[in-house]
Amino acid sequence: MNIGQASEASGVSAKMIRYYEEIGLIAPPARTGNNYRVYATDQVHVLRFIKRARSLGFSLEETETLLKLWQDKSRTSAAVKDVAPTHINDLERRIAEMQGMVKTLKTLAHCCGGDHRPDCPILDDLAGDGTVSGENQPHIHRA
Amino acid sequence: MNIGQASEASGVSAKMIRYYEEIGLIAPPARTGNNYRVYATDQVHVLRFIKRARSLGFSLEETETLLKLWQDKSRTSAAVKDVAPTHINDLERRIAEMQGMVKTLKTLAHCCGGDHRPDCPILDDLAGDGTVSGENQPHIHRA
DNA sequence: CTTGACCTTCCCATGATGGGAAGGCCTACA
DNA sequence: TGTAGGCCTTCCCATCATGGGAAGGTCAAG
Repeated sequence: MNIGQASEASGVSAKMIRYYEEIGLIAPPARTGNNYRVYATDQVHVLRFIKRARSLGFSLEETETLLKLWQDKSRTSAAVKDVAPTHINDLERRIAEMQGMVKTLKTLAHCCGGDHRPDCPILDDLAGDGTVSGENQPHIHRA
Repeated sequence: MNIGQASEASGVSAKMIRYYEEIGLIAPPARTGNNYRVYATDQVHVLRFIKRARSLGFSLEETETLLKLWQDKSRTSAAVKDVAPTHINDLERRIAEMQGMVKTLKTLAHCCGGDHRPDCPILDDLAGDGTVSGENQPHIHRA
């Protein structure tokens, strides 16, 4: 199976497959005489595993941990379970941050008349000291 | 006021102030004879405006729009109000995505015994076809 | 034999931010 | 006057995950 077919079968772009190989996330595959990468079904499973972990919001680093645990036959499920809460906490923190932003924005948009007066509470708030209701803590990682 | 003081007063790092200048988000300030940037109070207000917009999750591009509206004396508040809902929708979509991830992870972590058996529903789910309850749509921007 | 669809490597871009080097300037203190 | 240190300047590099695209090799169908 060439990289294009592996990409098709796994849903991971060829570009990303090569990148994952480059950073050592996946093993370098065999090559044909013409230097083409050849993938077996096993490798496609690995790629799908990676894709799914990414879709659940795990970083590539976290994904690598999960992948090793998956491939380590002597793994314990406890070790895996430890990874989830950390990630859940991280997600919930970011969700709360964003909900704060939404609340502030809704408040401001609601107050903003939407007419042609040049006074706008949204801009006034952005310019001001930031004590409008619905305030959220900064410390954004630009979610 | 030097860049360090402007940074202190606005909460924007000197590095970022220079960057904002470089990309044209803020105007190049005056320079002293020794080539130091000099900022007036007005510029600090602009920096604080930017900082607050960023803390509400607006991208620099969106922030530029808001900034122009703020500085445009003939602006209408309607024009500003139009910017908020788009951003709110975007935020809410990302929140929903992340909540889906959390739900899936919680379900999986709950099922996972946490003992020493090598069977773990989290890994099994990651490896599988992804039809576990709490499923969310991919299309992640790695929130 | 040509055409087009693959594959290869290599470089560059994104967005927002930080790190750090190399060098200039200024102030305080001995 | 010398020096130490704390600012400032520009310039380059790194992050994270991904995509774009160029230049060139290979292969299969017509």
